[in-house]
Amino acid sequence: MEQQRPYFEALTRLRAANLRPTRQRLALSRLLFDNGDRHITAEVLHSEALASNVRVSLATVYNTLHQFTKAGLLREVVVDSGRSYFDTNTTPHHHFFFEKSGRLEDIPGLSYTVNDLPPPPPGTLIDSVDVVVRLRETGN
Amino acid sequence: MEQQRPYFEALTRLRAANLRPTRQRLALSRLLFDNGDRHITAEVLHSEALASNVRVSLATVYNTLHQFTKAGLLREVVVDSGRSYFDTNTTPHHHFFFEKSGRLEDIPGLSYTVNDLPPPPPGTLIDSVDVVVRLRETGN
DNA sequence: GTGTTTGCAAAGTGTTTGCAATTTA
DNA sequence: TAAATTGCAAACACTTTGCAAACAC
Repeated sequence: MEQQRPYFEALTRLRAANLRPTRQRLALSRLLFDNGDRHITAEVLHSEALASNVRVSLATVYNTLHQFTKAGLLREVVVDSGRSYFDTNTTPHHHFFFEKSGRLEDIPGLSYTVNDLPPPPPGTLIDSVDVVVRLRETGN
Repeated sequence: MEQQRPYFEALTRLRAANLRPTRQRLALSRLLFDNGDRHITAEVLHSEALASNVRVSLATVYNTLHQFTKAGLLREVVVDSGRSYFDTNTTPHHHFFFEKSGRLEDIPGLSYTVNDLPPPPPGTLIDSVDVVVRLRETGN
């Protein structure tokens, strides 16, 4: 029989975010959150949905990713002009970006602070400090 | 009479990069490098060129920015999925990004290192460590 | 039933490309 | 004059939008 816990978790997540638990949102929620930390683009999530027989349009995938981001369930990571990545890990952390393959992953461990950061300019507040380590894949 | 030094500097820069000093490249080079550090998008540079009566197509602006980047005269900074920024300061440094206005500027001072960065995964080399401090403009 | 959500197709944005005409060396 | 560069217009990739039909409560 099918696992029930993940379904209820997805349901709870959506209710907490004040989003109606539609078939599409439940399915996308499970694809995103049932399997640990993920870094995913809209196109890839859409493909995964279709591959698991979830009928959902690309427009809905985009809408859902933005709704989840606004609700604090996802964090958008900018590493590539032209594509948006969404990260299921919303706690502060940094990223490795594999330039050739376009893969994005968390930097493990506590590699975390930036030294000597000056105060933000007057009239501004820091929204986030984004650290991306760009990697060249040498294949050896 | 017109300043001659900047013209010769632009000429030298292009020759050093093995790029023919065409009217367009000379003009764009001067717009980019004659006035200190700049962070600029293709569209903005194109507008500036037209505003100073330099006839150049947007396609050529894109080509030129990429050629300059490949030659090491510019550095591309990714802060916005959807637009590319080019930085005339190619030395390692970090950025403030003003999210509302889309302005990008260097973080002054020596605010430079990231603590405890782990080694890159096997089969990869670090290309760059990009630090972007995203700012919300509060207006007070 | 009422308001929300979805899917489609069209439109939008920033960028790249193919190729003939122009320019540089 | 041979090779590099330019400009145009079309093509592109990704994302957003408008609106009628479908769905959740």
